[in-house]
Amino acid sequence: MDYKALAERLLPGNYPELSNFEELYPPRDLPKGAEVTRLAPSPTGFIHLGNLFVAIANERIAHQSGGVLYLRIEDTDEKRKVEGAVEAVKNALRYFDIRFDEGAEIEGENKYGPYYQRQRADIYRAFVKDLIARGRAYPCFCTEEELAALRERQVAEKKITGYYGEYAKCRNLSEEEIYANLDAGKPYVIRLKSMGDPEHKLTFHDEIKGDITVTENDQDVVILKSDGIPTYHFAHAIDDHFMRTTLVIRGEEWLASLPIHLELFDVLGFRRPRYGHNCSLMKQDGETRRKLSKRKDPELSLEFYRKEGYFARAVKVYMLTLLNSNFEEWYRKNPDAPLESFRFSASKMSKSGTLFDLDKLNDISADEFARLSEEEMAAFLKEWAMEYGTDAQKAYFDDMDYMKSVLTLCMGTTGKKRRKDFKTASQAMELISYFFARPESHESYRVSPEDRKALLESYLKTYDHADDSQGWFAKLKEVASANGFAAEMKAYKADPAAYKGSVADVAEVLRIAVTGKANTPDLWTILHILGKEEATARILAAREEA
RNA sequence: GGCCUUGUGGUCAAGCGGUUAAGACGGCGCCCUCUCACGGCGCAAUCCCGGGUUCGAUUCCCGGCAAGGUCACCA
Repeated sequence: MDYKALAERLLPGNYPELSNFEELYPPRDLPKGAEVTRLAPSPTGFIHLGNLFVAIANERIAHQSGGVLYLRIEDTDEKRKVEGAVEAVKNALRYFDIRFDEGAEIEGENKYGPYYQRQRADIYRAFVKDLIARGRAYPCFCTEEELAALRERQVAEKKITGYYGEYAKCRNLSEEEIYANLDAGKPYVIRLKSMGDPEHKLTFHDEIKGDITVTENDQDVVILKSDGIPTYHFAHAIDDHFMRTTLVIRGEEWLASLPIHLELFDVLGFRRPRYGHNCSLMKQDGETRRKLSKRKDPELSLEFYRKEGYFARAVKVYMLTLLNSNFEEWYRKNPDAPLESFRFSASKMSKSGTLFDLDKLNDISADEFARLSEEEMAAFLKEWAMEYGTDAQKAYFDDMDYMKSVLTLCMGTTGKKRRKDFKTASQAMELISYFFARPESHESYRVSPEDRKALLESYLKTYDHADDSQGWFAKLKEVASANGFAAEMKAYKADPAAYKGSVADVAEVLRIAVTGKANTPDLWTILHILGKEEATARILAAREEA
């Protein structure tokens, strides 16, 4: 068969010499050991935690080695495209401090572009044409129905499914048959003529999983779809070669198609990159666990975390603790070192699927917030409120001095004793809401309405806003005694039956009256932040209700 | 079903032939205490199972089992 003529018929016209591409995209001039990694999302615009997980690994590996992280858009599937997706991806990642050195919509030199696969069609076709001319790829005219039927037959016969060996009907078409199909205008795809033998097993070194055994590929996979656009597999080989990727960190779901990729690199005469297949982030789903999915877990989208007001650094720290098991210990020892100074290592990445744990994230968030100054906390909350908060919440920031005094109380003293109530911006805003408006509802009291009324009345009689914290509390004890409540906790615990309750109950009545909540930071300080008038008004209102 | 990967407490995990099997989150209890939060101190684990190898196996080998991934003109 005259493969050259066939290639010319299939892909007519002049394509650049293949060696031109090598010159156009020469090996990068980078220091020894520098890694070139990439993120290659399809432009659906939706990113979730799992994507961020891989993104952080790629980012760390590139940047700590003095290498390059670039963004490539895998838009070979027309059906999946979403407007504005690239911007959305970039924004979401920027929030989590993932910076690209080059790539789609990234300012800079970008000499290894274009970074949209659709714009690279000619490069792919030039190589496909060469493959055909060398007899290593061929047109396939099988219809969807034929393929489905083949598959059914293979399943019924318990054979491995797919287009390979004796089942690869179009692989052995005669020259006449091919041209007849072409003349008839039949649509076709281009498939790789695989030379692999699945009986051949080889061990392959994966940067994350270590040595794994893979078999050679024997599937005649589609490399060029009927619309003339390459499939992922083919584009991966071409792009990662010419963009000079050194290390491909990608999801574990790609492991199964690794043999295809290896054969592709070989047949194209490219040196293969190193690979690291990252375990996916899992989610508990009833009895079982499964990897995060765009479809089923919209609540795990990055946008969700921004709306909730998660602190980007906390999410990043959490991801790093999952990514490298020695990170947590390092961070404990080096709390003030920049995260970038942690030596990230692909080989330390977990080999098995990791369950996403919101409790752990929340714990880390609380720690991260506790490290902030009141000013920084206020700034973070304000930024969040301006974008996601209600109008009422936006107004919290009209008086920044007031906000600061609220945060000073709610965050506690600096250092080891710092309070850790805040997990997210939205939750923090809710926690401090009573400083900005009268509580809409009150949590339930342990004390009866009659006693509450009596307690509040005698409190009001003795209340002096000028009292200091200790003086104020001493009076609270007097109020307790006067109403049959124990002034001292020890006395109460020793003989609970002798009292209606304790100072704790008295304090609770006051606390709920003023804040609506049973649990708050120091009450005396709250009273003073609110001011005499407001505090008294709330107590009066509570007495009326009782 | 075939193939690949993984299997240490509820979760994330250290551990690499001899350990009382780290640590963190969560849970529970106690202390501190006007509540909460913080902080402190405790408690909870037949290392998936069965065979080997070995004086000795969580660690090595084999066989099961279980979980996950994947088998597209989707990435």
